[in-house]
Amino acid sequence: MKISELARLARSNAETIRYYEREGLLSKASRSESNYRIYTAAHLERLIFIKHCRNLDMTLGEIRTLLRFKASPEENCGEVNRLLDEHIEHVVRRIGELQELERQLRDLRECCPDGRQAAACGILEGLSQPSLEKTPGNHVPGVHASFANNINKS
Amino acid sequence: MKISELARLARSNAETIRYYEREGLLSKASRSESNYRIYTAAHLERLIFIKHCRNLDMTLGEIRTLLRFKASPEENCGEVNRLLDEHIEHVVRRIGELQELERQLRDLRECCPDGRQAAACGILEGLSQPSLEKTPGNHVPGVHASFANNINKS
DNA sequence: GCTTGACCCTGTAGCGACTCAAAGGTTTTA
DNA sequence: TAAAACCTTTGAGTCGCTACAGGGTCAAGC
Repeated sequence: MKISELARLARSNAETIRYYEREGLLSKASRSESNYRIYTAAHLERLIFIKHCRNLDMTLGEIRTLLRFKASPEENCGEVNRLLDEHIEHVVRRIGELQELERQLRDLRECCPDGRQAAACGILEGLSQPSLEKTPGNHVPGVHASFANNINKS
Repeated sequence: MKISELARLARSNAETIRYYEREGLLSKASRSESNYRIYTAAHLERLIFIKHCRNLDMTLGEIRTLLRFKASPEENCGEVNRLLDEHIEHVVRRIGELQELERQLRDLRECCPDGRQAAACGILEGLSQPSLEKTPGNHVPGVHASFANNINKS
């Protein structure tokens, strides 16, 4: 099959597939006479695997590690377990941080009843206060951005 | 004061401060004879404001909006309230998504007791299965990345 | 046979919010 | 006086794509 059919079947898109090839997550497809990429069922399977991992918010690096283990079935899968445990830990920590964040945002929102002038806005005032220290986590991003991409095309 | 003292006081760092200047969040500092940026208490205050907003995971765009309202105190702050309400909504949605994600990851982790060979690894098998559809949110990123930066330097 | 439109290719630039490094100038300290 | 510590600008790198420019290929309809 050609790239757009692969994309359709995996609910991905052609540009992402080419990107994964460049990044070495998908093996290079063979080419037709006219230099079109030609894919097999094995490619589809692997792309679906990658997609599942991305849906679980794994990085491409983590996915690469998992793919290595898929490729060497004689090895012990303890590393796979470890990777997943770590990943779960990141998610749990991030949830905690976001809950704390929500609390702070709601506190802040309480400061300002509607209809005031900005000069008297309790929110702006609250944000000027030197409190609100962030307890550091790691490897876990902010509130904005990543899903928007996944959504439209999948 | 010079840039590194400003950075120290705001628990930020020099490169970020120059970046904020480029992005128009901080007004341009005056310069010493030797072309060093010289900052005032007003700059510090504004930088702390920005840092608080970033700690609340607001985007630079959202912060720019808030700064505009700080700068025009006669306006009604309804927009500030709206911005914050939206931001809270993003955070709440992201928490829900991550909780679902945690559930899926724990399910997956259950699939594989330690010490198996990768060939029999239930996790790798689970990730190959065609389930796990992602319910789309928007404007809210993955589990990895953003805090790591904030941490080291602040 | 020709055009139109849908597909494919490569290469490059852009997103957000920084971070880092190079290559140089200045100031402080020993 | 020399080294260390600071400052400057510029440009590139991070992550996981997405989008575009500028071209080639292919099938259908006239």
